[in-house]
Amino acid sequence: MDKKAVTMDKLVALCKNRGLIFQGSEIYGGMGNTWDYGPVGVELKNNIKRAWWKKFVQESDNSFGIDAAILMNSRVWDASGHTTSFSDPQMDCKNCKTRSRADNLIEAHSKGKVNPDLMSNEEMQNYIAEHKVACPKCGAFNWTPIRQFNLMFETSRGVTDENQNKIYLRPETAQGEFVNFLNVQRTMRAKVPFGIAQIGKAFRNEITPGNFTFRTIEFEQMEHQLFCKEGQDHEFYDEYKQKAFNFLTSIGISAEHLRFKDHDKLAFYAKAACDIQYLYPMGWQELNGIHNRTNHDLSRHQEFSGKPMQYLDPYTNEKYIPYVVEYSIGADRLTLAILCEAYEEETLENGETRVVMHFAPSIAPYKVAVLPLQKNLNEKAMQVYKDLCKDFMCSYDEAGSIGKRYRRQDEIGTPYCVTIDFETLENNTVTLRDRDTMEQVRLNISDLKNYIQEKIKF
RNA sequence: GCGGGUGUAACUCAAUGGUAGAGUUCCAGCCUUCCAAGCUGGCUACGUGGGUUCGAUUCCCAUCACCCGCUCCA
Repeated sequence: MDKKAVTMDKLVALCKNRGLIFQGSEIYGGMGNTWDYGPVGVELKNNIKRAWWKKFVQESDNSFGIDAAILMNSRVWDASGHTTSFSDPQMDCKNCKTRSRADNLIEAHSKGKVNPDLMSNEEMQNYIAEHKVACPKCGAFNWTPIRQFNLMFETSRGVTDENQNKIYLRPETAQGEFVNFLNVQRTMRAKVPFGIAQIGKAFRNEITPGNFTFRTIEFEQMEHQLFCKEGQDHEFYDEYKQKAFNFLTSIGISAEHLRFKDHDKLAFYAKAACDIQYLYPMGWQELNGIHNRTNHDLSRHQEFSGKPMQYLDPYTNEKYIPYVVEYSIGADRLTLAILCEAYEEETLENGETRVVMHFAPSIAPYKVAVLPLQKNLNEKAMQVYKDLCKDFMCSYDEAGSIGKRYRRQDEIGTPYCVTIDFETLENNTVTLRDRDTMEQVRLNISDLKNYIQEKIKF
């Protein structure tokens, strides 16, 4: 059996053809960098999210889930630093049309002696004018003025006085966890160290390259913030690196396609940062991040809100602002990685090929398909379907040859196909065919549920 | 956002200044006892908006989307 490497083109085509992922707003010509999950895709993504939630909330005795609002008080973004630093000062070279970041130019020109982060746009512009900083590509000195490109989507609250009511779609979910730190701690009677988890959408107005759902302007994050005492942070940082890795392999990603990658350059708030990368068709790319954020976020919220963000240690009566170890993974990126990982084009003994999505049964969109061998078996097959669909996502297909129906299920990664034949009418047994091994077993209908249930456990 | 390219059906591809054909897919019927069989029939397209023209899918402009390169990327 032959395994061919997946390409993004093939994956996009399969996703479109089999109801996993469609281009956003397709009938209007599309909307760049947005994608809609279809009937099959939403099952897959939901299963992935459920698996994550189970691991990081349900099975964790000191973690709690929340679902915070996407729209937050603008002051949140002042405190987080996004209002000032989540935007890039950019200039275009009028000569060669390339774009450069003013801060990067200044940093390079001054060989790191000048810190552009402390400069206003005007100061940066003056610096570039004074020192005649040239375009790194063509050497010309012919810049447009600096334009600020803020990566946060803006909208407004209310119908009057827009400037007063400017608010943002959250560019990350993390602040929802931070601002609710004390609410969760108090209501859950949580003791540090404990975690807050959230799955939710975030929005970034980025200029994005393609690569399907890898980078989109609207995306879903799965995050876990672990609050701990200073000094424990290193230990938890290492622990969550390992937990994150183990989770990925547990839902079917091969360890050879994963690697740790420490950040060379740390963000201003971080003490340590590490990505787990996945080997996508376009190369190694970030799938999830672990950051030691210190007590930066809670301290900033204490400063900006004027509300204490301290934790009172009941054993030592010590008051302190906890450190945060953040574990963050993109639900869409993970779904994409799972799709890449599952894709297989098999060449069969008779020379034909079949495309199979080898999802782990626990996250497969549909768990089982019911296929009557002939149309005059439909009634019996429908009975079996009606029963199974109470427990699993179950598909029913009576159109076309049996082989064709197997292939349809292979393409959406349904782990089990149940075939109803004439023997079924006599003794209530069915053929159950395994997607991965292609092996068939004969089972009594009454044993079907337990058999499948056992196989699809998380 | 910049430069270049592309845009005909769900997919792959034709033809044409006088409104478009095919294969695959899909749907229906017949046939069919376990891996894309066969036969018959059917649905579906010139990205959008302007302009030129008697007439535009075709020529021109704009726009949108996609691809390649740059840029951007907590």
